[in-house]
Amino acid sequence: MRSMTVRTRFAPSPTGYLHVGGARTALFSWLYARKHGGKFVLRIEDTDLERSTAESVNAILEGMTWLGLEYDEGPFYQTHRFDRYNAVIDDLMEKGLAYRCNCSRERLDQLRDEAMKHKQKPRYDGHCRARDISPDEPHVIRFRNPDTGVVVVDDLIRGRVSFNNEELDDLILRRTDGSPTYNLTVVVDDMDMQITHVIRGDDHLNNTPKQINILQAMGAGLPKYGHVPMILGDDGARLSKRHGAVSVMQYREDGFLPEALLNYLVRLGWSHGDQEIFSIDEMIELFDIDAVNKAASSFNTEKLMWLNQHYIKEDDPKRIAHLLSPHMGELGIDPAEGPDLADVASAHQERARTLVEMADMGAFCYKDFETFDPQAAKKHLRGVAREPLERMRTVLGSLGDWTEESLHAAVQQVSDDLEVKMGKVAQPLRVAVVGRAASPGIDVTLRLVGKAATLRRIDLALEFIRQREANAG
RNA sequence: GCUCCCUUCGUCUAGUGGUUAGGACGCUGGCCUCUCACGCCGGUAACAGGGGUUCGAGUCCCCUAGGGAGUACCA
Repeated sequence: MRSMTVRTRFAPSPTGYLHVGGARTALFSWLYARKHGGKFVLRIEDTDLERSTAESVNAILEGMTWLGLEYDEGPFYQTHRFDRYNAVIDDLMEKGLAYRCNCSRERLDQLRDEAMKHKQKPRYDGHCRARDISPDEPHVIRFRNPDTGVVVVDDLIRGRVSFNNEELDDLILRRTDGSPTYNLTVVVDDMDMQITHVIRGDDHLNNTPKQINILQAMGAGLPKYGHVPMILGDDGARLSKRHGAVSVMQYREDGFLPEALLNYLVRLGWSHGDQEIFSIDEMIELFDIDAVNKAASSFNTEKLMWLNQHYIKEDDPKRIAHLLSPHMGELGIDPAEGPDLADVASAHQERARTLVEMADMGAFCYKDFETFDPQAAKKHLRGVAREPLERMRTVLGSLGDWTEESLHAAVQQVSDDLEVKMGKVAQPLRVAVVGRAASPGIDVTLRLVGKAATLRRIDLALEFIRQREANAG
């Protein structure tokens, strides 16, 4: 057992996109396998034919790929394994550990109502246990759950949790239509795939004793379980679309880096002292399933933003440029028609929290803005700005060498000549050239915009001031 | 209803009987500064409530409250 290699799995049902909660569960499972030199298996639990779709499978695979949670085996599809499930059910039947049941919906409903009325847990009464129902008439197959005793789950995260068998139901293993149910398929798969550590959402904690009983009936060994708590929205309510992005892929669209999301997710419900920043290697080295919190945690986009900015800041400008390019495209910009995108990215790395913000901030390097930001224009494109701008226009017009050094010197020179602080010259110039009051250093800004566009935009700004004064006058 | 689980600053968390209850995000004061950021220095804010156990409890036990999950021929 000790020498057995660790095998974990992620087993989503393909009924939607990969959401952050699932992603975190997958991450923990993946980290555990990586940390222990084990295998990470991907299994698609698609036995719900009604709700499972191929699009969802693709969405999940896409999300995992983006996050870099590569799997070693799979994806295995449960719909391909019905023969195997049926063989197991038949075997359980032969051993008398399962039985046919043809109780009607009505009877079951009645049973349930009755139990509720008496403040009891609704539970199948075993009516068909002793009846001999013909295989030819419509029926389901139920598991013969032990009547007494307790099932103890030594959960890696929750600690010891015990359930009385009296609380447990004779659950359905095979439906009337012949298809196997969830609790049976998971157990068979975990056994067949030799999963050693079942790390999953804590909505499955209540299923665990039932699954353990089935596993024992099959004579299989038990994996270790770790039930990770769920993720809530900022308001403490269950995470849903109204909280903003819940789909992993939405975060890519919103300009987040996968490593930022991963770092955020690993710190949600887990920590290693005071450390906030974890590279993938550090996560693998330091992650410990025992240290995962028991309580649900709320998703906080502000902190994710901070991490995202951190990674944007740290990353190679070339990679940022590569990732930024599609976001530029969203703004109708072709980065090939202008300064090197890595250069633009580099200038904005300390300013943008997301790639979407960066694209917005850097757009001025590629195209003329439509209008001046009203606030910025009101404050900086006034009569007093005319002279500084005219002088800048003259100095820059004759500047042969368009470098940060010469540009900085030019602004400095005009400021000195006018005997004003640099801001009195740089700010109007900035608004003239980028349309708003914030941008990288004025020297960098001018260099990126280029001489022709700079001069053109200064003229536009001077015209703006003239018109404004005419209107006011 | 019943079973199971959870509960430290607004949020993520540290803390394993003795701490001025620490860090991070956010918010905020200041420094830096051509703007915005970055960076740096400082501030703000928490043990759900009540009983025990103990010389001593955020840490152990019980109760209450509040939250969550399950209770399907969904997964």
